[in-house]
Amino acid sequence: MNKKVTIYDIAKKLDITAATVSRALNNSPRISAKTRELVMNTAIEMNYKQNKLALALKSGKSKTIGVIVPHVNRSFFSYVIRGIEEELYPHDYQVIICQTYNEAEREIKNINALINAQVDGILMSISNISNEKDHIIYKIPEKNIPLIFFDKKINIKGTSYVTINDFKGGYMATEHLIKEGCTKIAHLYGDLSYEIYKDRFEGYKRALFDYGIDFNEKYVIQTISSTESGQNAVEELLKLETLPDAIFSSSDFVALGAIQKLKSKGFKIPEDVCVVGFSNEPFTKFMELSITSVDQFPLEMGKMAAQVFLEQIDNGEIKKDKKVIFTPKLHIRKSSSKTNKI
Amino acid sequence: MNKKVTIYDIAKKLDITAATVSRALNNSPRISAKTRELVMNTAIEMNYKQNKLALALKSGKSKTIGVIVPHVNRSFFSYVIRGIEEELYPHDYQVIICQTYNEAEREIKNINALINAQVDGILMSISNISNEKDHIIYKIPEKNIPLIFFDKKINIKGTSYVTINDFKGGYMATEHLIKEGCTKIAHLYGDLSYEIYKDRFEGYKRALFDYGIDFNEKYVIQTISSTESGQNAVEELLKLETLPDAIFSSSDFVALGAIQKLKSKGFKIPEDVCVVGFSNEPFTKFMELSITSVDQFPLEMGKMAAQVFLEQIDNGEIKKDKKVIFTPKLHIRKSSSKTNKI
DNA sequence: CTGTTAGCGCCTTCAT
DNA sequence: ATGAAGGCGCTAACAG
Repeated sequence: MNKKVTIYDIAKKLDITAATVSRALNNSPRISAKTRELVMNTAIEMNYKQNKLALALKSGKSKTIGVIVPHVNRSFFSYVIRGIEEELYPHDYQVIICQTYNEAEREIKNINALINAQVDGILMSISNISNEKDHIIYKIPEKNIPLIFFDKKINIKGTSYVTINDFKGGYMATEHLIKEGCTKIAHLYGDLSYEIYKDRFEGYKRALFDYGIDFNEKYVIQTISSTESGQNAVEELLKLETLPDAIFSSSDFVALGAIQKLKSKGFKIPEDVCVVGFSNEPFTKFMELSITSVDQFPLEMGKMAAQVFLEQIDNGEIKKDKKVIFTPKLHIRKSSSKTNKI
Repeated sequence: MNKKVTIYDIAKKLDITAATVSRALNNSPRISAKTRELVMNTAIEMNYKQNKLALALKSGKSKTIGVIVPHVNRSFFSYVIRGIEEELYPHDYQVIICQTYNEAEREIKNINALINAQVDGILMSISNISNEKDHIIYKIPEKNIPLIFFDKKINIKGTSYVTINDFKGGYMATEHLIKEGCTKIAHLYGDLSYEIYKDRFEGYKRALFDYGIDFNEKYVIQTISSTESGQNAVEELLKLETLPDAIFSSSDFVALGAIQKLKSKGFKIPEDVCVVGFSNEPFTKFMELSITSVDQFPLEMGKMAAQVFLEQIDNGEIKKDKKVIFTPKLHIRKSSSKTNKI
């Protein structure tokens, strides 16, 4: 029954006081080299571990941050998490990862759990927009806990965000399709209450406009980020009299589903239909028919989000509401390359 | 400057004592219904949140468990995590997820961080076997923290594990290839200091033996779980005089890499070479050339690991060293179906 | 350089 | 039914 070793145990053994032990362990200057060494050695010997809980309670800083994402099992999010960890690693922060599975209730529970756990900050891609103005999320900045959004965000005073320029991403994707000779370009978009999807949609429309192509309402279909949704969307498109010759999807998974369905119906890609996705998930590259996609630089996004957090922790009150916007990059692959061989 | 609300703040406002507030909040029976309601309401009103750190410090239970995996971005692990979360969700446990990225140093740091964070238990797939007998991992059971392995494990007294029968998995995969008519079956294995890879290898050998096929040393190659490694392994195999007509890989990623390389060299799959992977990663199913693979039931594995943890927390001392072994399932797909059309 | 004291927020006896 | 007091493990202020 190995009871936990505390600084009192060390103190007793050495016949000194706990404060001295604490000072020795924390490299305080006000202590003799001899005592320090003695303490250090017995600490190791007794297998002492600092109790972070006590420290956190005392200091009010838990040295822990919470990250909330829909799924960790999504390349985009896992890279963001990796970026966050990389950046926070040297600063000795612990990262608690929470998954919402896109369920509103879980998101609320996660936020509550993180607040209760006294995290020093919350970094999140929001899964569920709520209209209630007394939603728990508004309590985060009120409690003076740094809140930094990445990817899917909402605008709350006192919070920051790190995103890519989604408008530009949508524009680039669409422009590329136009340059490949496509004129009947469908767009499979996500929930437009999220700015990322709205912006991608706007970029799409703007590109059409700039190149003198009429916007066709029948060519745009709402989806959720899954292959099934992409398959269903294509089913819808196939009911039209004039079929589209290209599809720009706001999600790689939807793009994949679309491709699967198109192929199963005997369409050739990219000859009959060009397809472009969004996020640059690894599978887009590894597929036999590689998929053109827009890179969001998730690793950099995560690192930047962590940096913003660190800044805010430092500055106390000053300089909240920081906005960082990366420029996306289009990776052109087989699924949309009619003209050039890839 | 919203300071944190404590039970003392509530107490002061209501002109009662903190102990009473605590009792009210915790549904103690020794309190009047009126006071309870009063406290409850003002708690909500003042936006009180229980400080779990203080609670944890007091009780010695953090209501937090740590999960350590190589990567969260691996379908297998993310499903295990999901299973763990599902199971622990109703019990109000917080899950801290740590990634080792297969680096020994990170693994040690993670374990230390979790111990310091006073987690009530650690569930892990071990990434790095150490020979040092004073490795931090041995300190976990010594400190009486439940330690439950899943997937990659090592045998330490006082710990439990949940795995599949890897021997059987290897056997099933190999037997299937034999029944497809393959006789020159290569095996791409992982680090044999892990039992999972050793067992899969043994299963492979046993199946060969049972069907009267000689084991050929030249047909087995060590790999690490990545597509590159699979490509390299195939490069090696192609140098042989007699090429194998089938490959059983201990990893889906290696299998994928192998397939990529084989195709690029003009081989037809499954006609020229049958390929079987391990883990049943989603991509094995979604690929155009779907890959036969062995399912490890990660969701169930996670749930079971969590259950074992809960049991151990309950029982205090009794009944450690619990072993749970699932039976794997082979999903036969195109990459190995010469005889039947899939 | 080291000891003493107090307090972080909470719960839990022991009284009343 | 409620109040008072102590302690979980640690550090920081104040003494000496």
